[in-house]
Amino acid sequence: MASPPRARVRFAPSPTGYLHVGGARTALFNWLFAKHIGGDFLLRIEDTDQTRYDEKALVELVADLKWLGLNWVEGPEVGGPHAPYFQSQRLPLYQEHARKLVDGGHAYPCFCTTERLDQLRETQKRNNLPTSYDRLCRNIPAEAARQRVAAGEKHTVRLKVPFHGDTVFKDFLRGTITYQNRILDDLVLLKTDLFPTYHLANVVDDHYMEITHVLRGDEWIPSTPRHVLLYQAFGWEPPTFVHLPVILGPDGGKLSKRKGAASVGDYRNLGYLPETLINFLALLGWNPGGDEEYMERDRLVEVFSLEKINPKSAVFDEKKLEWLNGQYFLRRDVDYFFPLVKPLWVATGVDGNAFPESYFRTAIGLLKDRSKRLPDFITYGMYFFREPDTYDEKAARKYFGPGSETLLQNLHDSVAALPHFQTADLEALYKETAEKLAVKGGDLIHPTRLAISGIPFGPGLFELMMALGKDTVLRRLNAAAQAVRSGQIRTAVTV
RNA sequence: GGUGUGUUCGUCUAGUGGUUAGGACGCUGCCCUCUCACGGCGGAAGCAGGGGUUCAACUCCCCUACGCACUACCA
Repeated sequence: MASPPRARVRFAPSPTGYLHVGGARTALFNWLFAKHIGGDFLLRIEDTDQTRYDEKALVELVADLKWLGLNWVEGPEVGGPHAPYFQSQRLPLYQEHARKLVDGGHAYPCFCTTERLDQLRETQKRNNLPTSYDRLCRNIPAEAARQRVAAGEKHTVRLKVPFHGDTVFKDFLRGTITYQNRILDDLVLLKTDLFPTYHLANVVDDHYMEITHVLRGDEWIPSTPRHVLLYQAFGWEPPTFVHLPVILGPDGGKLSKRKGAASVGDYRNLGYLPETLINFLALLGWNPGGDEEYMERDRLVEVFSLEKINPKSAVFDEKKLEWLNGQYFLRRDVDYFFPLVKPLWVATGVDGNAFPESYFRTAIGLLKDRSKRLPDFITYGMYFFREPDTYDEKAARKYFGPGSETLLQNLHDSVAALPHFQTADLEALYKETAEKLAVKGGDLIHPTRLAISGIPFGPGLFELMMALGKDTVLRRLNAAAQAVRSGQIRTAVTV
């Protein structure tokens, strides 16, 4: 028995917009499958729509895939034995194949205008009839058609779909799917502008690029019988089809920018890590069969399998994504975060040179375990670089009430008098003071935290004081005492 | 309208004829604790409905309902 051919899969996006998470998931499954079985993952750009083509979308698409770490062995930038990988650069190939089909009697030129087609469709719709091309030009004698084409008359090329019988194919996840040929119409293969439609280009390329498994969105299921018919007309063996379920928004509808985030870029901007997105997307419609959820890239590659893909569409749950991101924050170290987070602070106005690198690192170390997204470092960590100009409203009401002025002043004085500004000494000081005043430690700790950070939560107080340094702590304690004294406490609601 | 596809807690899912239907997010009670996170121990919450098949159905079959997709010279 001959050994099966090397598995080859591809992600074939159309550069007409941003990379949607659904598209990213499709790319991911292709990539995981290839990596898992030691096959090839290629990237092919399906830029056959002249009107919707968007250069910027293409650049972003490639950047997003790279950011996710979904590297391809053949495709744009890396080339390969089947180059070019842009369909717009392969036009002669499609035209030649369209001609071949016409010559072989599998396709025919169609001279119908868009207007006629629109009108036809409208009439059919109005009469509650299925919309489909009425095959008018299929009746034109071959010779007459050839002459009109030769004369330069504008036309498309349509596939001759059989009038009777069924077209059957197997979807890897759903089993046998049957379509009656009579409900399939004669699809356009080559457009008036001589560009191929998706159907032609896709089938031709998948064949010549030796694609063995087509993993794509399940919106392609209804087109698959037409593709199968095309494979048959060419006398080619179709690949294995694996139609992936769609990803839905929280409302069960399409995931859209209007309702929040939808693209890979959106989630990157929200402060999610690429590994989080990879892990999360992998779990949307697939699982290893057990309870494992936190899986690094290598682990996913190791356990991924087509069989465990769930054909049911899944809702994108951002809450769970956030939780997962937090799990990654817990496990990644300061070195990992430093280059990601420092620029964020700098972008908000922090002078990157005014603080030593070690200070940034200390702040990151103190903040990362309680953060869930990158912007949390800003939201809950600005006080490392700036005096708190406001105090959390609720906390201020609780800790900066009448009489707290004396307490803050006492705290300031005793910290100032401390011979060694060390975590242990600070802790001992607060314990002593609490006993002396006959109050709980928290009654001292919370006002202090609020005074030095402006917010009622964050790292352990003594570590935080150490990180900020004695001068800063004293200055802020003093400022808070003054604010209380003057009755001018500026507050803000912390998000 | 036609065609196709899907349906286990709110959400992601495990489950392949006999289970107290398991886990995770979220919600929630308690614990840990200087706060917030983290973590630990609990709790509420589910097999869309109806027919079959079978000694036995979440699991197999049929029907209905509902969701989604396609129905372009877009992909």
